[in-house]
Amino acid sequence: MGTITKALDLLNFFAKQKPEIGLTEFVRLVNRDKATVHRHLTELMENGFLEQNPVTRAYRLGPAILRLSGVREATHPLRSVLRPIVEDIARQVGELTHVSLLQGDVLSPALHFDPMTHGTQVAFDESEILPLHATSSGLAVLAFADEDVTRSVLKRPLTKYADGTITTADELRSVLDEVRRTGTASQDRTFDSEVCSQGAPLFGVGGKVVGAVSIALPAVRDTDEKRAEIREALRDGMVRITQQLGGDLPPEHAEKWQSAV
Amino acid sequence: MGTITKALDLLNFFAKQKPEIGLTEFVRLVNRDKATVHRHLTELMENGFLEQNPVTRAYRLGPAILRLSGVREATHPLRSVLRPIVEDIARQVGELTHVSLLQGDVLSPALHFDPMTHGTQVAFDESEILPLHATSSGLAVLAFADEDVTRSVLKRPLTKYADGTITTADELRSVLDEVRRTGTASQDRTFDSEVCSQGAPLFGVGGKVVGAVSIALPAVRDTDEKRAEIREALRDGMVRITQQLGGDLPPEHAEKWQSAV
DNA sequence: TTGGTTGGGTTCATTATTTGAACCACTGGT
DNA sequence: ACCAGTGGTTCAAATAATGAACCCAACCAA
Repeated sequence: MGTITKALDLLNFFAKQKPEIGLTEFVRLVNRDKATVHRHLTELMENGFLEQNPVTRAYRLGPAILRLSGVREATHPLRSVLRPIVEDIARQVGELTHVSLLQGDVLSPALHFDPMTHGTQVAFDESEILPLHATSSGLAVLAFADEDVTRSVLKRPLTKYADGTITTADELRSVLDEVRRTGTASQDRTFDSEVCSQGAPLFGVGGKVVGAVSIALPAVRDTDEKRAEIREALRDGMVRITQQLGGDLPPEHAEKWQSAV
Repeated sequence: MGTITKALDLLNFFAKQKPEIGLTEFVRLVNRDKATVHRHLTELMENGFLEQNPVTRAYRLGPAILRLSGVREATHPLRSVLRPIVEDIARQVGELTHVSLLQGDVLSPALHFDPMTHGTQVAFDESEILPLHATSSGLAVLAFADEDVTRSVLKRPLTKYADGTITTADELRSVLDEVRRTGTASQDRTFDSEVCSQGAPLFGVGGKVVGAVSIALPAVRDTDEKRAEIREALRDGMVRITQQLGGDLPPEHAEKWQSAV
């Protein structure tokens, strides 16, 4: 692990619930020497990626992020292209819908929308990094990802997040086969003990997976009819979003899924 | 310059006009060895800060940025707090208004709004990093910044961007004195040969400058009346934004500016 | 075909940078 | 006065970054 990765990795610990992190807490989180962590933090700060709460001296994300996201959106407007589609899907099925992008061997949320049509909602943290093996988005991506992504996921132990989490390589492989057949992944309390979700892969140019669209709902609302309805919506969304991204469905699967719809 | 800074520095070359940059171009831009640059690029890519155009192999900003800006906005909603104020000011004077934040010895744009009430507009690139000595925002910040910021600006030569650019330390110092007296900085073709602007500092807790709000307009529209009107609007905006940021005007100047308004 | 150019990417000995144990300074609690 | 908890710093030792030279592919013109 290079120095750059070690430093950038620090940024991944920030989330909605954890907007500020102090030096000592960081040291505990990453299990590295205090001096090292401190130097990395100050260097990130000098570059505007972090700033320091002047009173608590804790660190939080800095203004450089704002500028970069401005550039990225201005030149490669993913969010604004995705938003109408995601909102449309979410309203159609009445449940929280979100898009995440593959980033190494992990998923990074890009956009979510909750139509708020029910009394209970799934608490989606748009800032949390999602593991590939324990989320429907992740399974959808993994099923179509390069072999080396699967390998790097299996290299580390499959962390158990909830009762349903897949924890063995064999189990994972059979689930992925199923996903490849149907084109959508479903998940029953594998990440959160009260949430079910289904996901479908999104493809870029040349049919490479770039991420996933997925719909999550409280387990109590996950009936068979609803499930089928969601699968329909996802198949549709997968095609629309992939088109918008300028991507192609992998030809070896495309017709099969078409007919299934 | 540490490895982390060298890598993060690469990200600063992306702008609206330059959304994708290839390896060789990067090497030219930063004047470092190809192998080094390549390693930095791949490490940034592995962390999702860059992604590679699969066909041209050029690099562009990656999805990690999206997630981080999501967290930053969710936990520290600067943009959404700023937006109504900035839009209000912009509509009031009918000219492009923007807020930038101090980041090291340079300004990073955070938000801008153009009311589009005239036939000609200032082309504001929200992705371009602004120098402190050649912009009204920069002068406003510099006038109230710590001594070491001024020192680090003077350490490097004062790059000439247009006819009006301040290029000597003495000239700069006298301008900064003037800014401290009036509370606003004005600029006549110092950054772009057709643009005039005025700026006012923004303060955080303890009266430390955190950035500036500024209004830019084509030089042809820069009459004396307009100028006075803009100064009024900026004084007002400075106070409102500083309050919203939970900051304090530096007491040694506050009353002077109050009376001037 | 050949040779030249420009692009991306890689190798490995040399070198310089990162690292971490121990240290200091401050704050709040007892 | 002491301890435990912060954040932050130092300097010799070890590790990781560096860069000259290299390879490969695509493109172009003779």
